[in-house]
Amino acid sequence: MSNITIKKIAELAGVSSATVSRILNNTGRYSEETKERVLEIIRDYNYRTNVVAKSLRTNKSKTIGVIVPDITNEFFANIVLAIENYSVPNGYSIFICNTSEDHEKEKMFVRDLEAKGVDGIIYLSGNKQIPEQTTSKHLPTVCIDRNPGNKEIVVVESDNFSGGFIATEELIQQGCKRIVIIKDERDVSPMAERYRGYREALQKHGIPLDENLVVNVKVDVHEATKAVQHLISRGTAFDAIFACTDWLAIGAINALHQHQILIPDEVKIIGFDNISVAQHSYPPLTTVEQDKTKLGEIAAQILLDMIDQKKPQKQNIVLPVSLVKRNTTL
Amino acid sequence: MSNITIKKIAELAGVSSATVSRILNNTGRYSEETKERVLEIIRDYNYRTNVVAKSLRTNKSKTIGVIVPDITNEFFANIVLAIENYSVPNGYSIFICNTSEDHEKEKMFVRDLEAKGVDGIIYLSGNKQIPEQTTSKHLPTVCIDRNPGNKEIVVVESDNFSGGFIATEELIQQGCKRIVIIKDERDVSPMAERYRGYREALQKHGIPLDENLVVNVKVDVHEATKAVQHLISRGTAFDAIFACTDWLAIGAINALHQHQILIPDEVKIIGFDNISVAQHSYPPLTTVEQDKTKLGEIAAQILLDMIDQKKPQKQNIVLPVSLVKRNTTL
DNA sequence: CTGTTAGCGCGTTCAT
DNA sequence: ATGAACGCGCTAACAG
Repeated sequence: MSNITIKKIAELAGVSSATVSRILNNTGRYSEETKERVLEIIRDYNYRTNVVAKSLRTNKSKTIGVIVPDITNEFFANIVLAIENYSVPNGYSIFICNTSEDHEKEKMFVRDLEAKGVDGIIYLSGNKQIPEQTTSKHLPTVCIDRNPGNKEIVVVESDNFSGGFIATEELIQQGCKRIVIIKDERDVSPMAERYRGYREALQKHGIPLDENLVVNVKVDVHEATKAVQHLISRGTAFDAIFACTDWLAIGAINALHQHQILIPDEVKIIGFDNISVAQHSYPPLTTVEQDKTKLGEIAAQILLDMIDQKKPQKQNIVLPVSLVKRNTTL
Repeated sequence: MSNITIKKIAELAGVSSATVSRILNNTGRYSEETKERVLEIIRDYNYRTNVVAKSLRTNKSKTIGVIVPDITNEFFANIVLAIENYSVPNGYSIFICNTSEDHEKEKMFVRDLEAKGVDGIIYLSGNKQIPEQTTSKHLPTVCIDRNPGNKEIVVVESDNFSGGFIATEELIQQGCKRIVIIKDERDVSPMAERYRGYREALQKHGIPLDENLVVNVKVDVHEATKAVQHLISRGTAFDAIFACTDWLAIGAINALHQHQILIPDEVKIIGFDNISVAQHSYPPLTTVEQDKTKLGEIAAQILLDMIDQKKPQKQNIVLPVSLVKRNTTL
């Protein structure tokens, strides 16, 4: 059953719909007296504003779209949750768009979101850089953990370089010399930065970069397992692994287990993200913590500010990371 | 920049807006000739229909709301993903509403969704039964994994009773006599059913129900850990644990590790859900598999059918479960 | 086959 | 302080 409308409320109160509208929006120009009367009727009839009509009129929908590669990955889910926790109290609803890393889907989603009249879009990392056509020209947009070519888009990300650096240095300080890095085969910005941190740490400690130790995979547990198995059967010697993702680390651990290689005695491992699986793996995984909550919160905050035209948004926010030590390193 | 409108297209093509609308909606009553002409202009000007206006007119938004207790829990995330994968190709967008088990939030979300004009709602299990006021009276609604008091609402769920039964029976067949069950302290229907399965299995095998072995907790890893620690320090003897959730099982495993209790030698464990953490815990967790994908897919399918008034929807769909054996049982 | 007209529910001038 | 009237962009009668 459709809701009661502003016009009917007006009738019932013996005023015009304009007045009711003003009262509803606190836009002044009405007497306290009629306000009371109207509000009472509104309560009595359980009036609720038709947001669709309002959107049509105002061109604002109080709705934002979040584009995410895989909601099933706790890392992304955490960020989405943080976005929600910030946005909902501010009156916004959230469209969730799961791309499964599919480029075409991503484009479709953006078109769809625009058509549905969202006020803004938040992108979570996925395919490489955001192609021009994909990013909306008309809509406020902020990216998380992904550095689009487009220099005009706001980016919120972790300090991936430092993350790669401290992880690698920790391994070195524990006496490792041959440190494998497992990273995304795609050249996406966060991975590139972590890799740069890795190289910088090696260099600082006078360890030459061995190309045999850098392995590129599709980001997936089993791919990591296969990659490490391959490494082992190829006879490549190594005493540590820096996995650019916790899930990649888990995959590596599986391979090591299969070959009865002891962790951390024979090989030490460090992951990235600090999602809960890191805490419950065997052995519990040392990893680089990203502040997922802040990542989402800040992105949402910036986006809403952009929508409200408040701040002249700063460009790149980068959040600090930290090492949480567990049992895959001494 | 706002989009070009149907009216302008009509002008440019020298026809009326009604004709353009008909062409856009394939509703017939126009010549092939004008169709071509109009479509070309539409392409040239990159026209895109204003969904908000359309919604206002048609009272359909091609939008559904999904209410979920914790998107961060892989179990729910999997279901949400399945819902998405079914709905998006059918033209629907999805509002995600994370309640964090908060009853008040849930009510707010429903109000909000109604106001925003969603065409239907899917509930995922959370607080006990859905209170009357919470469930929308006007909107098609389907529940997953949760049996609301309201008998008119469609429910899609796993065969929780069987799940509880086969898990418990497996434990019994492996020689366990004192089987702890860890379950949600709230009396929610899926848990109640699993518990019933547990009791039935015990009874079938002539094992008396020992109230000391049924522990109720808030569903949370650490709560499970504490509960098991408590059990141990209290000196309660047990040789198996049936945890009504994988996360609960992980919590139990942690407690056992702390006390150097060997799994599965001294205590066997079975979880529920089969989320990925079960695969990567130590030891890998035997668990009851729920078909998350199907759960979401079927729910979405039923909901969309309801929206399209197609089928006279069946009431209760219950999906089979299965035991996946890993290393926490022999 | 096509055009005219009339709203969907709301916010907003411009009057008074 | 309040009302009349218009229009956001679209679809759905009804006419022809």
